Amino acid sequence: MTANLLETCMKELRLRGFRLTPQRMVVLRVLHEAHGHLTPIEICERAQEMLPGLTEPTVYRTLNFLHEQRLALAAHVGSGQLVYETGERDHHHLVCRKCGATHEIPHDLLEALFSQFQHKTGYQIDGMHVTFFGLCPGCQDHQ
Amino acid sequence: MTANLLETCMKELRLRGFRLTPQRMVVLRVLHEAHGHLTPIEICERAQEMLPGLTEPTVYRTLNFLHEQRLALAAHVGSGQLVYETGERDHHHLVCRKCGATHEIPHDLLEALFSQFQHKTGYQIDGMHVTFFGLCPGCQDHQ
DNA sequence: AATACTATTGCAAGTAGTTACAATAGTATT
DNA sequence: AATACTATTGTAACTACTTGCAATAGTATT
Ligand SMILES: [Mn+2]
Ligand SMILES: [Mn+2]
Ligand SMILES: [Zn+2]
Ligand SMILES: [Zn+2]
Repeated sequence: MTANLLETCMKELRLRGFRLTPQRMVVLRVLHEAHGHLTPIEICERAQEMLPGLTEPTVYRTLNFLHEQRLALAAHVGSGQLVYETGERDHHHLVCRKCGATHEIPHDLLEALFSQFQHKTGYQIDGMHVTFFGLCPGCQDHQ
Repeated sequence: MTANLLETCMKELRLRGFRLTPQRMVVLRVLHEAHGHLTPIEICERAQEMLPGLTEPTVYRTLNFLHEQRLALAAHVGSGQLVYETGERDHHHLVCRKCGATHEIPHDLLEALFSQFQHKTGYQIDGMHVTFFGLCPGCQDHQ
């Protein structure tokens, strides 16, 4: 299943006329084998184990590239660092400003809202993986 | 008008038990005198003109601090750098992934949507200044 | 299989942002 | 006005991320 999606990504890159380098393949593999968010540094460490000699700038460039190509999601979830993930599950994030609790919200739960939003603005919103900050139910009580 | 809001911010800090240092005052002044978003570096440059000797780490720490205290807004609008602004106008951002066009959307236009969103999730969403990415009407046409 | 084309990489150096810790300076108290 | 308390700052060093450029290596063509 994961292998399948990985293959699809790589085929897609070739289809769009980009080169399929070992560096790109290994970064994609790290993303696809991970569950949840990874920082560039975590990705770098894991990718370098699989492909010794791989350098930091290449990993950063590859992550930017995959994001531009919409084969990876990126998000700011309050840690200061950007985190990456495959686009497997359409979702957004809800982070509590006080206790830091982080929840994933399936996109389809907000589908209707996003449609209205698109309609109001005229934009075709395609940035899944938006992060919203606020107070979780627990932290609302204690003021 | 701007001066007034600035005063209020400073009083608020004292009220919350924080010290009112020249460093903090000058960073607040820069934010309040600016129209629109500023990067930390722009803020640093302007603040250092007003207060020679002010250092970079202090500016970064002050911006984090003001953001935590909710006296400054921060946003990622796609430039890679975090940008700051006063909380004068409640709004969000709509950025076109293709041409980069950036629009401000008044929050009250989305008030109803946000209410529904809060209701669905149980969170009290208070992070104004959310950035949504998508395709602007112009870029949707040309595929 | 060899060649040509050029996208992509690694290297080295640069910029942006953070942190530990000792010195400084706001504020409350006298 | 002087003193004490400690939050906040500057310094120096560090980590995170980016960029210019020459070398490398995918891909298409022969
Ligand atoms: Mn996610
Ligand atoms: Mn703004
Ligand atoms: Zn909470
Ligand atoms: Zn556009």
